[in-house]
Amino acid sequence: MASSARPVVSRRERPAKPALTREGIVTAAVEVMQAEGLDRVTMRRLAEQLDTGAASLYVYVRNTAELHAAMLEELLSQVDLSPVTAPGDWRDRLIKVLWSYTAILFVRPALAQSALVTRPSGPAYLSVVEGILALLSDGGVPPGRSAWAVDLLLHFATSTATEQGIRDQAVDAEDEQDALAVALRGASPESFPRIAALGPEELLSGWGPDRLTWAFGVLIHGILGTPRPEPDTTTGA
Amino acid sequence: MASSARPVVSRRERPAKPALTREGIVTAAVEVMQAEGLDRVTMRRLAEQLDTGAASLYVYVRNTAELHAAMLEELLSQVDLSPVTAPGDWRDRLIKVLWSYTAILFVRPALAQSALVTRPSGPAYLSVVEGILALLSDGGVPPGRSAWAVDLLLHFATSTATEQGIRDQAVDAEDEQDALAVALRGASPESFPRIAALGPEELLSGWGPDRLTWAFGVLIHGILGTPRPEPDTTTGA
DNA sequence: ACCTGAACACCGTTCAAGT
DNA sequence: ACCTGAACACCGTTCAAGT
Repeated sequence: MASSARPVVSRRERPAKPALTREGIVTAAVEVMQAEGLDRVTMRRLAEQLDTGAASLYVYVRNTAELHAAMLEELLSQVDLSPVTAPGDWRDRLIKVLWSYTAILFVRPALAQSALVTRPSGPAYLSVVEGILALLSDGGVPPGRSAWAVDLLLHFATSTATEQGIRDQAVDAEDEQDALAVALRGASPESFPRIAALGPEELLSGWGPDRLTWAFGVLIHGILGTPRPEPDTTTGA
Repeated sequence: MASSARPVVSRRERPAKPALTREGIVTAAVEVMQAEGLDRVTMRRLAEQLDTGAASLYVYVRNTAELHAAMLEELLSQVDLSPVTAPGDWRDRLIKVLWSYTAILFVRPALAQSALVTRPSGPAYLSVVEGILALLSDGGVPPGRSAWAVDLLLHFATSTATEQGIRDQAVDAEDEQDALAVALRGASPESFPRIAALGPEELLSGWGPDRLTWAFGVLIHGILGTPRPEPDTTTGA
């Protein structure tokens, strides 16, 4: 009963090894990260996923750091920039954008960590920068100050995601929290009067949403009230 | 002419392998870092330095993360806390302490990075926290807000050291700066009007001392002007 | 031009066995 | 209790050789 027609589909069972491309590599890398964490996104593991050898990846990616940067750029396209053009108070809209950015990194803390070191420079990142500049302009922040401010805001958001996220998923997260809590509780009122007075409850009190929103508020208020130091001349270099 | 007295000093030439202690391990680790960078502070490299096997270190140190934390704690004892009790404007004194803290991490950026993940909890760190709480109190910041503020300030200082320091010494530092500069310069005025208007000069303008001092000023101003959100009740949990 | 296997020079951590 | 060698299960990156 073997029908005469040879199956049109490829000889192999697997959906035909797709050609290697930079884009395909980055996509696979994001998938592996999603499934197994950034720790597992190694050249070797990724090559295995793509059914090739690790050396082959070096045709498309210079090194591991560059791979991480490319992954981040892909994720940054998901930042919700709609508040930039929405109506309403510019501060609230700015906080919304910052929250969207932070939330994306929050669940990929290891990637946030790499963003701290290898600064992204793709179009998705530039769009976020542009959006924040627009919001600061809405708030009347002078352009020169905005240039510094956008960096400050994104840097803070990135590093917070790194810190919080990794701590949440660290193997000894509990141990470390305990270590700090024990240290704080054991702080003698003689040596550390203020720490003792506040107690661990206050000092460890949730880095929850309230606290991050407060921190964004601090930054925005501070930016509004702190001019850049005067340059020697008013004309640019 | 061989004198009859056998030399009193030990049989071996080397100054007698010192007994392994936690303290000795951490000291050696700091030395290796100073000389070869944190990347080289591995269990194996460190064991070699101490003339033993890597497995032996695990008697004194739980894992690599704990080792890094111990190294950081040792360095934090060098933070200059004298401005805490000096005369003068509390803001200036606070900025001095923050600068001292940042400067120490600045030249050991990889360690700063680990501090972002594994929060220190030794006495040296607690002293820094206590000092900053005292300064904030001098400035009239309410205690509850100070508890959040000290975290915000130290977090920012730590992450800035991470970012700047590593960028300075990264292998492709120039490449990355170039990448961002090229991206910024290439930003079309249609898609990215504000980036194009500012230009790369403004956006990349020095993360020098001026800028960090400005950022500290932003934080302090913001902290003074941003109350913590009201808890449901005024009494603690 | 792209892809590969094999090699080089490393890692952290565990564990049974010694002292 | 402390220390060790050896093993396990990995890494990133390079390079000569193939197609």
